[in-house]
Amino acid sequence: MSEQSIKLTVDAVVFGYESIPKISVLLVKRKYDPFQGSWAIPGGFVEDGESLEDAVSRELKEETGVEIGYLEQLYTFGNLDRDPRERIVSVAYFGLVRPDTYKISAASDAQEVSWFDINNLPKLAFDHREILDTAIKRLRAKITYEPIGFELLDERFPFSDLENLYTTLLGREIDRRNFRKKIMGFGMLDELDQKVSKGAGRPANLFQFNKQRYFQLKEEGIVFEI
Amino acid sequence: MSEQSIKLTVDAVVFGYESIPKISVLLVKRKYDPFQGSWAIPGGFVEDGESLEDAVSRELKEETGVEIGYLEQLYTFGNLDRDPRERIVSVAYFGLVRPDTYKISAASDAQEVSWFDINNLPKLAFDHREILDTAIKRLRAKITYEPIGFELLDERFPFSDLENLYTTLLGREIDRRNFRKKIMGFGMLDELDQKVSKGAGRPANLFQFNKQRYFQLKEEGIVFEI
DNA sequence: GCAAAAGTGTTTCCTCTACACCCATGG
DNA sequence: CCATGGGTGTAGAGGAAACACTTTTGC
Repeated sequence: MSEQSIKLTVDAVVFGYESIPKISVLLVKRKYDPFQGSWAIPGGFVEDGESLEDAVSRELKEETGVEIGYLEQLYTFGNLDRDPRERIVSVAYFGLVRPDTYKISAASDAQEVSWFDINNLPKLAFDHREILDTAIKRLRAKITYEPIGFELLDERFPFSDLENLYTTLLGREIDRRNFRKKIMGFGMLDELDQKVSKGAGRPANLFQFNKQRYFQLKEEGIVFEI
Repeated sequence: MSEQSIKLTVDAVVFGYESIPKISVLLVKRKYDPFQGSWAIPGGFVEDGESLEDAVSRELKEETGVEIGYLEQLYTFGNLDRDPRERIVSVAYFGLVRPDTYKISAASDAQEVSWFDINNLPKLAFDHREILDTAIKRLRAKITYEPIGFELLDERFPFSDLENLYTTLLGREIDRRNFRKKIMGFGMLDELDQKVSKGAGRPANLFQFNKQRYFQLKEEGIVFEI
């Protein structure tokens, strides 16, 4: 059991959604070497007295100003050569934020912060492209069996937002009627007595995800599945 | 960016299957403090110059003599108080071995090695119970959407072995005819011209998982699903 | 009144499920 | 010949997929 000199970092792949529609990811431009000036996933060293989750939240807040809504562990990357200087193992997380949390501001080790469309990414530092690809794969898979899509929408949203989100993420057309039937069939969306107009066309009713009801249904054995 | 004194370990939850039938997990009895004499998941410190996967394989070999067939990363456990002495973050893996790899032998930091039925576990050291529970959950979930069950069976096996494995893992009866229809429908099992007799009853035909064919089918978009 | 988006039911198809009897061998 | 486990087909139900027109608003 010799002395170890492996360092531990956390990184956070944070996704957002705009009804352009596009899925975007939060990146920071590195202020220091290595990869100075490159875009990278926000993250940093874990401090001795903090949990991994605390470290992720802290780094995110420090570097981007974003406070995360949904966060889960993604994968741990530990290749020998992933950092050119020294041995660094990184625990990557993946997070989702609502559009109204889009107040980003660079600070700390970051020179600049920005959202990038996941279909139009810059070259990334370290093995961050691999991390990001892993996260995208996970996101695409996960929205089909857990209702995490709502974490990307406003608290109250027109049904078409949800539909567009799924169309964008799954990369294929969805039958509007069947989709609505299926989602409403789960009984975890509350239809509100509010309408919203998007400029043109008939105003849409607003919906709200009822998380409590979802957990209740889950206990009863109902399985979310798209 | 202050100096870190977090240590990194890897742990391996290794499952086996006997046609008793039961699912068993490989545990070691600890030779040293803390938790001396307690049963624990095999694992240990990652060395500076080795990858996480290499570390797991090495530790497993050293402590139990087992060479792993299937291995995947499970989750990284980083709670502040998971080790009473110091801050240790552990990357847990989960592995499957075939019955014929059941030659276990204690060595290194282990006093003793043994297989335990997952329904009859001893008290475990550290947070290993939590790690094990996470692994069991993953195993149960994963056999329903990826053909990893074969990694627990002999290279050639009678169909009833597969059926029993699924019955045991899913904890419910399976219709024999429907199950066979579904599995054979995927076209990734080769039926051999060999029969095996289990003492009583009609001898069973042997089958073999065709991994190459599976990857081919996967590329074509066929989805394994039980 | 027209352009734009929202809302809504029915039929068809196919997959999942339920279900029971004969077969091959060992003792 | 009997006990034991292996092997097989079909019918009915239920969920998934296909499909188009009406409604409400802004301009």
